[in-house]
Amino acid sequence: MNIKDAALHSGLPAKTIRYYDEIGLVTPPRDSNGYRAFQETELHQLVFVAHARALGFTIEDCRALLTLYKDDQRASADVKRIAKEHLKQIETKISDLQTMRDTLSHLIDECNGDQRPDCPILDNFRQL
Amino acid sequence: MNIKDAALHSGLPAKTIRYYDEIGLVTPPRDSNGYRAFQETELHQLVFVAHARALGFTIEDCRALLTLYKDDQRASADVKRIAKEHLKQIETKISDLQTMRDTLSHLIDECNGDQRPDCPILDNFRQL
DNA sequence: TTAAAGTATCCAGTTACTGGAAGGTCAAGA
DNA sequence: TCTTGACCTTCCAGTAACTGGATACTTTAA
Repeated sequence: MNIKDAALHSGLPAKTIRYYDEIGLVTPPRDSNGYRAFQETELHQLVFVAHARALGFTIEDCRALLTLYKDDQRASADVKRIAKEHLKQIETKISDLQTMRDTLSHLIDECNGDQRPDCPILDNFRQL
Repeated sequence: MNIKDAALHSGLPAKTIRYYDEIGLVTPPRDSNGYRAFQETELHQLVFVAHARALGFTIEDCRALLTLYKDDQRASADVKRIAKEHLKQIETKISDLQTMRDTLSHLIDECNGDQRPDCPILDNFRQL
């Protein structure tokens, strides 16, 4: 299967799949013409990575998860550890963004948004 | 005032301040020795940018806001528009992260996290 | 046969810094 | 006066994860 079909199958752009090959994340064998020849194995791996990336795992997380995925002897504890670590980071990000949202939302409410120059948003940014 | 004191004053790393100078965001005049000589104006601008960045505004947003900040004739409507646009993006990010968190959190709960290989997290990633 | 579609590699750009190297400047102490 | 150490400068490279574009080769269908 060529790259375009692998892209359709996994939902990833062909460019991204080439990139994953380049960094050694998912490395399909090649045909004699140099084209990437995706097998079931690589298709599964691409879908796997696509899902993990959609959940915000980094490429290096994906690499580790993929190693566990391929390992029949893995301990689910190892997977869970990585996932929990990532969950913690997601929760930190959410909380940071919520703080930003609350502050900004408050400032926006205070601003008249008319033709006059007075603006509590700028006033707030100005403060030392 | 030299860069180190400007850094202390604004809470930004000296490296970052040099970077802001390089991209033309905050451009202090120079002393005869080539050192950046920060005036009140640039100090205010650095603080302003630091606050805007802390709220997640991009550098280009900061550039636009800084232009409005310097403009006595600005309309607060322009500031409010940029801020609302940014707020929308923050809210989208929060919502995306919350979806991730819920999914991941659910998967983690389902995983035993023991020495056995069975793992609902991997199973989920595997599905086509 | 030829034109279009698909594939390949390689290079550069994105965002907002950050680290490090090489070298000039300044202030204080011996 | 000399030197040492703390500053300061610029420039180059690297980060994360792609993405766009140029150029060139291969395959497929009309």
